[in-house]
Amino acid sequence: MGRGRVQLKRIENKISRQVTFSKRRSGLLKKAHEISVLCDAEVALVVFSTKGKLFEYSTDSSMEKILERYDRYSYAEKQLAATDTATQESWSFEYTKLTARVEVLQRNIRNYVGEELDPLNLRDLQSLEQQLDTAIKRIRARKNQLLHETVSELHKKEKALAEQNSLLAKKVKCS
Amino acid sequence: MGRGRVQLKRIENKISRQVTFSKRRSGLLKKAHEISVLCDAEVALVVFSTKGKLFEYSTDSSMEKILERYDRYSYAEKQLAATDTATQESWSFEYTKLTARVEVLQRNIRNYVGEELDPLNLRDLQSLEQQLDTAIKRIRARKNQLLHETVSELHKKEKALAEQNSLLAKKVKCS
DNA sequence: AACTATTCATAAGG
DNA sequence: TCCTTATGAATAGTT
Repeated sequence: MGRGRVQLKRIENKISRQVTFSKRRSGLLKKAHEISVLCDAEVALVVFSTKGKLFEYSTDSSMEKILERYDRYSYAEKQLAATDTATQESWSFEYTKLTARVEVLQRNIRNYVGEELDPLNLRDLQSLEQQLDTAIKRIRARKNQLLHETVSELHKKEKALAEQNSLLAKKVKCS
Repeated sequence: MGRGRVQLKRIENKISRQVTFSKRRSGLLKKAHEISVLCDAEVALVVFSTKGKLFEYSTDSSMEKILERYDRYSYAEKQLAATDTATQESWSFEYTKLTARVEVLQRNIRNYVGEELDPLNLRDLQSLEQQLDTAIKRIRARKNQLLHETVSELHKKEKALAEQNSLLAKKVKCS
């Protein structure tokens, strides 16, 4: 099938072999499925690529039955250990990065509250001081703003209450 | 393939089903063999007819070996999946915690440099101001200390150099 | 990963 | 089951 006839022998070109494997593998699995459906047959198909990757097809659970008598050891553990460490490595890398970040942030904060200043040089201290100076100015401004808001709100309330008062006083007089 | 398209469902006519089974079975075995030779793959194929008759194909490394290999592989995968999800869960939990921590620290820092003050109430602002006030005092103290140290060091160096100078001057006179 | 020319598999019929 | 044949599928080689 395809352009030119195929010799039934190992394809030497690695790439071609890989491509052909991929194509034929899907064809094979498809046909295995088809015969099982069309003809009501039980099919178990196992394919290992050259590299050792597994592909499989099976109807129902017949595969299990056939395989149950074989030992479940050795190799499994190796595979397990290998892949497990691989995935964990990437995780622990991310984790370590985050941990480092946390440490940096904590150190910054300690500096911002005036602790652990000894390792800093004059230049660092200067910039830190300036930063905190700005911060304090902003904080004071915000405080003032808040205070003013509170005060004017109280004034409003006072006024409202006073008006209510005079209203009530009038009513009392009239009654 | 053949005259007319084929529906992927059980062939109800028993004879047709049998005929089709026979034809497709040989086709499947052939293809299994081809992929194993062409692509250097290990293949194990087991087919049971409706009546329970067995047909099989396997690469020369023998059915047993291949199935054994399969067994190891799938076992490993299962184990892997199990432990992987377990460890990943605890990992991702830790990761999430750390991420939250980073956010908190960053928010703190922004407050320390006078940003995002709006959500804070008067009490918070007051304490923040106090903290920064203390921090600035410490920073200035440290700055002064550093300056004094630098100055006294320079004085020492100056003195040392002056002494050396006079010593040299004497030597020049004597010679 | 698509495309296409070609070979192959096989459904239907005998 | 085997042969034949028309036709749809699979796929080798190419881009």
